[in-house]
Amino acid sequence: MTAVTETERGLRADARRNRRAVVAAAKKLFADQGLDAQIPDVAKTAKVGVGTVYRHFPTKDDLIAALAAERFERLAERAREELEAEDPWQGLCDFIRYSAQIQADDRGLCDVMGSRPEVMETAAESVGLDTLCEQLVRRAQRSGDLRKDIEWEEIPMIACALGGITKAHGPGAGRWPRLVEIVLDGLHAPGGSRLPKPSG
Amino acid sequence: MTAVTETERGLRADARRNRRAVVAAAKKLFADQGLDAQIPDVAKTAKVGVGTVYRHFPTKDDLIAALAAERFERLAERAREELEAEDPWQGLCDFIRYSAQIQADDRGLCDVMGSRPEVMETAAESVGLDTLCEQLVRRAQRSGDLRKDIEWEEIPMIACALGGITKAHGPGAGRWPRLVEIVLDGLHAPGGSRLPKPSG
DNA sequence: GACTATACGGAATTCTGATTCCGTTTGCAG
DNA sequence: CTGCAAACGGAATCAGAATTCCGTATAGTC
Repeated sequence: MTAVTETERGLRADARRNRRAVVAAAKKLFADQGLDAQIPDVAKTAKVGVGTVYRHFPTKDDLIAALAAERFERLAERAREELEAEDPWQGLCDFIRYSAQIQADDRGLCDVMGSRPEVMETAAESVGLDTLCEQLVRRAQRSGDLRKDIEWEEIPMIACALGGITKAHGPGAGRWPRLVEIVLDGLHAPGGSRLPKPSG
Repeated sequence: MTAVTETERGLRADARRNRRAVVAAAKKLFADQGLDAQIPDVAKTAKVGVGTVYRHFPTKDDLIAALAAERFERLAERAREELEAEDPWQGLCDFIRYSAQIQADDRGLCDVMGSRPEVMETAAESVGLDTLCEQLVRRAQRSGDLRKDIEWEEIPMIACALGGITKAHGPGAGRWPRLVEIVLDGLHAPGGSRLPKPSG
């Protein structure tokens, strides 16, 4: 179990152990504090020196990208599962709900989605998320439940926007699942309003 | 025209002129680059020394808060207008569209809405935006067009989330007005799905 | 057990951007 | 005109984080 991954192959045993500790610490800190969690804190949490963090991830952005890649793999995995769902519309909804949920659980991911388009696009592309979204959309439209005037590019946008909602403070905190359902209602056929043309 | 505002009263003529130049420069730079536009750049754009910027706004946050306050005044103004609209539902929709639009035009405002809850809440409170949202919601619900299971607190959340959409990059750029309409459809009565309970 | 390539820790350095300071200039009251 | 409080400009300073460096420690091999 916990198979030795590609990048771990050939590392000395202690290096492998430390790398995992760093990743675990970074996951926790970025999830809690967002992308401006500090590397020295990651090191401290991992019970490791800063140098060790930098040996495995030459820059903070590399670390961020590595964590993002992992999240996106899970997301793509989920998309594939939902493509198998008996009800195509529910499959799409659950995919969108899931993308909101993982952001609610991870402020760092929200930050990536909201203000690091490059990181996000790289990660999304490498796992083929775009194609998966396209298929989810097509399938849900064929079944008649998803309004026809939606284009697949709008699904990732919605997913990103939902990240912003999940970090709401003040009187709105805790209401984000309601907003997700509102958006899903807006996506359900028949669309109430003619959508404006893209671009602008 | 351009009446002397409260805070300008009693300033020397050159100080008044400079303050206005600083505000104008800051507006432009923050709108273009978001909140991490730099103070020295603001000074340069305003053709003024950094010291002058700091004399009027002791910290960068003070400057940000001042600009935010102005935007929120306009927003509140707009809310008041829409409370007079013949069609309460259209009034609410236009208010939401407007809040998306001003964010699309100003990255700094998006940043405030998305990651500066304190600034936003202060600004919103001082212009009474919460009450205005409450009234817009009540009116639209009485007219039967806004679904009954929405609570007013959800309007500001939606407004914030739309800010995130407007800065979409990649294949989604330029599509934000479409997403606004989708959300509005989701808000229109009758709501398709039972919304989950708040909190969580 | 000894040897050496790998790794390690963490103080020191570097970078970036906000903020301070102070000698000089200028509006305006008398 | 003068006098001087109010403003100015912008080099210098500070602060917060990322990143480098190097002397020390240790897995893994013979």
